Amino acid sequence: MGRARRVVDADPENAACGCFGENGSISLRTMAAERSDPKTIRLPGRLLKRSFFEAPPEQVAPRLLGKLLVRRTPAGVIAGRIVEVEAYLGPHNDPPDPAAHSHRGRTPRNWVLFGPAGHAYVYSIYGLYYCMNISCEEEGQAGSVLLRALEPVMGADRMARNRGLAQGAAARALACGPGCLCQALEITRPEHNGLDLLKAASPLQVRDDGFCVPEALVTPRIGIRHAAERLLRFAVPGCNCVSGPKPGTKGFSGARVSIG
DNA sequence: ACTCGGATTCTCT
DNA sequence: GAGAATCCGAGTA
Repeated sequence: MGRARRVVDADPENAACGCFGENGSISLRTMAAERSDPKTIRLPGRLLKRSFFEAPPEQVAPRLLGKLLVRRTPAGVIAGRIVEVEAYLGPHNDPPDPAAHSHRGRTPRNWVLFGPAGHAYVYSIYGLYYCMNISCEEEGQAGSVLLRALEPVMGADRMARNRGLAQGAAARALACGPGCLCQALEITRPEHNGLDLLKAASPLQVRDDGFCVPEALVTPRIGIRHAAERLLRFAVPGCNCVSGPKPGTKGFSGARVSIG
């Protein structure tokens, strides 16, 4: 992969608006804090407010692009910038969303989706991987956003190790896809399902460092059977850490929209 | 109790 | 592009 990656300052005051280099990379510079004591470490940016997530998932999803998913562990911090998401609509919507885990109502598996906004819904898939959603809307309404891909920001070496890849593996191989993302950040259902992502003490947080993504690529969702035609997948245009078909290639359908 | 299939990923052709 | 790996929740009986 190219080495001329664009560097963006982590400080919200100095954060630039989202522009992507030729290789589609938006990596932050690796911070010295990455290797410090996790108890005294300063995490990048600030926690998002609950109100950010108290909205319909099709609105939250595009706004989530460019935000940071931060994983604190005793061994250090792993973080990535969210570059691809999908919205899943709660059963109160008309028309309903048959692809959503919540579409048949509350169950022992999906109860987090019906709880307050800003919490992690982690489920296992194919007996092999985990996928992570963030709950949206007010308590009782089950909209959510699936995190599909991150661009590595901190702890890329650790992410590579978690993924069984060599040190220095391509950035796009680390967290490109919902299963890969959880593997890279050591996110599991037993440990993280139901966690509040908006608490400073949480091992899993969503933060905003001021990085702004002005436009999103809107496409059909990937890998689902029902309601596959609905345009509820959102990605950062030009970012090569995004999964799925690329614009201009066979199999791509979608459009650019500005994020409000 | 039993069956079915999945918001995936990797490997091989 | 196809097929395998592999578990558990959900639906049906």
